[in-house]
Amino acid sequence: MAGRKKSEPQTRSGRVTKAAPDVLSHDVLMQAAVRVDSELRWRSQLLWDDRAQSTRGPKASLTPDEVVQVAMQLADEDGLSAVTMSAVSARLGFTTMAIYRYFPSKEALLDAIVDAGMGLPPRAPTCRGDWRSELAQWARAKRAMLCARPWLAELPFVAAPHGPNWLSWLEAVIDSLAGTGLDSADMGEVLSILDGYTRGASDTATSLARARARGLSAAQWAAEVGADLGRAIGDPRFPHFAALLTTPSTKPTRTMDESFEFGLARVLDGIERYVNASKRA
Amino acid sequence: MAGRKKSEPQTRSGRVTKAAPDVLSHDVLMQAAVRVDSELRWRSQLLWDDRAQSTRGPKASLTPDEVVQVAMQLADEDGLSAVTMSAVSARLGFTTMAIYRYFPSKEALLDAIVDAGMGLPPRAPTCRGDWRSELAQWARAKRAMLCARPWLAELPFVAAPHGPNWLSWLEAVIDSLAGTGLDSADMGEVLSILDGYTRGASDTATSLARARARGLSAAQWAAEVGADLGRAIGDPRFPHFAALLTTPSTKPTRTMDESFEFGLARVLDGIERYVNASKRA
DNA sequence: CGTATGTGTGTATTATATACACAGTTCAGG
DNA sequence: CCTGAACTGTGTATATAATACACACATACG
Repeated sequence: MAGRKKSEPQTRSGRVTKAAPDVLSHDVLMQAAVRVDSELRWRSQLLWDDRAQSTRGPKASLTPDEVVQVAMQLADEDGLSAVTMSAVSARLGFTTMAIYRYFPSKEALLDAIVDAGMGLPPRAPTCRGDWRSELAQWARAKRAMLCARPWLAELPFVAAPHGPNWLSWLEAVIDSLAGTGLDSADMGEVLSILDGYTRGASDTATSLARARARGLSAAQWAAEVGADLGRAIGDPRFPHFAALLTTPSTKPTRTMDESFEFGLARVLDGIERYVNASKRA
Repeated sequence: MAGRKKSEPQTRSGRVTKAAPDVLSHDVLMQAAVRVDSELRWRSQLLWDDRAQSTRGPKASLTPDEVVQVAMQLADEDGLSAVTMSAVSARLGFTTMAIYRYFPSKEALLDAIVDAGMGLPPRAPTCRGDWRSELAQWARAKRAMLCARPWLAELPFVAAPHGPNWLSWLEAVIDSLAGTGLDSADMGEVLSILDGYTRGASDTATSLARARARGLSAAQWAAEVGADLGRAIGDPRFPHFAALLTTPSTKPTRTMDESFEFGLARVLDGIERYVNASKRA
């Protein structure tokens, strides 16, 4: 996040990087996944290695995990912006620089708390249901997780390095997806639809949490968002939107949870239709 | 983004803020929209006011818009992190503090470039199609916009203050949505499904852009993401995921654009089913 | 004309990340 | 047992931002 932009597109390993197109197919991605594993060490290394420390020197007073726990605690309490190297170290009773013995940079620490924050998906119950209800449960669980840790969505890193917990969530959907009998490529697509919907649908909660981190109450947040939307009313540029705001619904109001369920049902409907069509083919 | 957390939940206007539940219904939100408009001045004010400046003093050398343009230019070139108050002012040929005459804080400036960056949705063609193809076009346009300006998704502010351009995008969908004959509440839901999918589906592009900003080529990015995913292979915790990665698809590979279309079709299928059911009822 | 109202500048402060050198620790091996 | 390599936490220094504040100057209204 800090300053480390433009290091000239240098090719690691000397090979010439042929200008790849900006839009890559999933296929290219997956091949890279299979192939590149042995290249240099990346930032995400930390997430996977149980760095077997040599038995030399003084034993460390902390473990990476303790650091992560404290950092997460700070994020939970006061939002992502409360996670500073000095805040973390202070709470641990060490100097700022001590943290750097465990994580080479703040970014690496953030990567770690992202993965830790996601936790593991709820255990697949021994009794398996149909794929549809399993996917629905997964989506609910993921939403619950995101709502509980809204700072997860706060960082742009969400799409970056994937740790074991992250993969566990993927593993869980794919497991359920097996019941659909879809082709592997299609599974990938379905996964991204469902995950996309789930994350998108958690945005409101995230927005609220962000406002909360700014010191606003829920009511104030509603007022703020409302004020923005409210400007549409009377503005000739937004007739339909204004109408939407002012027209009372004929139906009973949905809670946010109900809204999520509604959308989820639509999304799954769409998927189901494709699954059925595939089976027939 | 900087430090302005915990200002004790003070009630503005003196009224007591009754502890509202964290989960608000869309309805509550909309009522707030209608009501609160006349409260105090918010950050988003800037996005709406053509602050009629008093004719006193020296005339300003710049306009807020010029500042926004330059800031956006910087973001386009080198990512969001390149947008610093000093970079913006330098490019304009002024001192850092000069910017503060136009925007009270960096945050306000970012709000402004978000709205500016979104631009207006493509004009609705005079000839209207069916709602489904109109929604699809909207989604494509939005995705194109997000891919062109990946830094938009980089900031947590994306869900925050909504300016005129933002509302214009909403207006456009809702206009198309009219063709469905849905209830206003349902329209809101459908909107959020579609928008959620679109934004989620643009994430990969965003991720790439972010890596690019870090100085990575597309190939390096694929390698990095690939390396993360590749760890699943052979790891006993992720059997299904590993299988997904290694199993070649029986179908011709989809490009990312095709993937988007595929997902979009599923989502619209789900919506369509509901629309049809509603009509029948 | 003079003063309230604005404008851009310069300088100082604060928060953060992080580089670097150091002093103390501990164990492996002679 | 002793020595030094490998490692630990600390202290200090630097760089980058954001932004508060006071100032010198500009301008048009009264």
